[in-house]
Amino acid sequence: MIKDEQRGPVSDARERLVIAAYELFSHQGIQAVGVDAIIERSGVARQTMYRHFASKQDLVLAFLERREEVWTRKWLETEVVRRATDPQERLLAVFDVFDGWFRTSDFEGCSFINVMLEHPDRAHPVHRAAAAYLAGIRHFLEGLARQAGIADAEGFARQWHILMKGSIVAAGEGDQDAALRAKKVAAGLLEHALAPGQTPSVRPPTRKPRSAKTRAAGAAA
Amino acid sequence: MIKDEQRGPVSDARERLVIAAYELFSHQGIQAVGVDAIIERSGVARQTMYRHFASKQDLVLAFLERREEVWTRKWLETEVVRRATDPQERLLAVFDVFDGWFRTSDFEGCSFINVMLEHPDRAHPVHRAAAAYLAGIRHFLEGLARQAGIADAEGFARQWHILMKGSIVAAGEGDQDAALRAKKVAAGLLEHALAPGQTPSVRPPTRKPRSAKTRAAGAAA
DNA sequence: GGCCTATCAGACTGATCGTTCTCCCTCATT
DNA sequence: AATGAGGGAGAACGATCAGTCTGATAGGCC
Repeated sequence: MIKDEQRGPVSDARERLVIAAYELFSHQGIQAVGVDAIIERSGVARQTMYRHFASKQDLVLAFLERREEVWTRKWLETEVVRRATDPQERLLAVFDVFDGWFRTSDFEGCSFINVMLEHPDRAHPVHRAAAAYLAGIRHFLEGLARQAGIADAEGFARQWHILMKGSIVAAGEGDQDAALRAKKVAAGLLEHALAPGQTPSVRPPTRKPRSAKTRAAGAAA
Repeated sequence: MIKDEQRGPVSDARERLVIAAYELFSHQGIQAVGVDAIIERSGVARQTMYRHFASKQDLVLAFLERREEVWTRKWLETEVVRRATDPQERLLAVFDVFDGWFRTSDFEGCSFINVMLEHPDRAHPVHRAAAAYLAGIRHFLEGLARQAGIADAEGFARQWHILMKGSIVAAGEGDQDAALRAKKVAAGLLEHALAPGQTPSVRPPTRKPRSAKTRAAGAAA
């Protein structure tokens, strides 16, 4: 019965389970969704589910993995890369993509944030997985920052990610313009990170620190 | 028995219930805490709890109310006001207060964010209450922004709040330096909002140079 | 004293939780 | 024809959930 699709050796039942889990978990959270709801929506037998996933937690981990494939890779990163070619513009495009997302009627928020906050215990496998997928998003940002010639790419990516996460929470509150607000802040941050100006920890990538004047002049703040 | 009704101790049992709910809900979330746990920790009889709170949801609403009293008012706002007198410095002091918070061993995150994301339904009373308390924090920021002479105080407060919420989520991921990272971005935002520079919508109307020199020298670190 | 009210202690409800178990059906391979 | 694996349907497990009901105790007030 496992005729499956060409190279995806996934059984039909398993795929239906993951799809059902995705739709339910992403919109309602983990604790609010029982296995009965997943079984009903997937149309799969109870025992079949436990043949593919040893526990509900295993299904949650599979959901997070799918979320990264679908949301992070196939949607966010693909859309950002498609909208611009310049790394700086790609960084800013993140908030344009978010803007459309925030205005969808069934806005579900970031599952990695939701699930991570739902499992506060830092040692919990689900918390660790969600945090790891968030770090994956950060690494994408870090790559763009490095391409843009930003010196402290990691620190910059963490700041950029803070703006992204903050805007997502604001959107959850109901502020549909949260992405535009965050984008304005981000634009200032980007400009500041690329300019040889005020903060001494940030400097232009391929420039000799020869002109100490300009740095000293802007450092006083 | 209820001699109170004027000021403090409403009821000893009720107070113990709210305290127990505060400690459990703030660290573990709503769904993860059953009424049995609250009853056990408070040392109150089951029926006594249902005499003071008609349902668990009522207890959750009481918890959120207490959270605003204790966390927002008595801690965050008080600490911010205590650390600086200049409105600009007070805005930045938010992140200094957060910095200490993020480094506590039992960091519990923002209950308003946690609870709001745990109840995605925007019509749910608990979601609405949590969002309302978040708006309360924003109004505090808006007041400071207005005192600082920022033209679009509301938009500025929303941007500031995005940075705060983003840093809280980052701290939940384990980044203990999240407050410092957000503060740097915030400093740039504040500078930009006060300067008559690029954005024409921003202007410094009623600037109050209350010995800003001596303070600005030691504050920006 | 009697009355009222708050509290305590604990059994109990019906529903739901995640999980296990049993039985039957289908179908490709032997 | 026999085999075995994958799946479907559903009962049943023990635990926990939020919430109800009963009965006893204690103290303030008339």
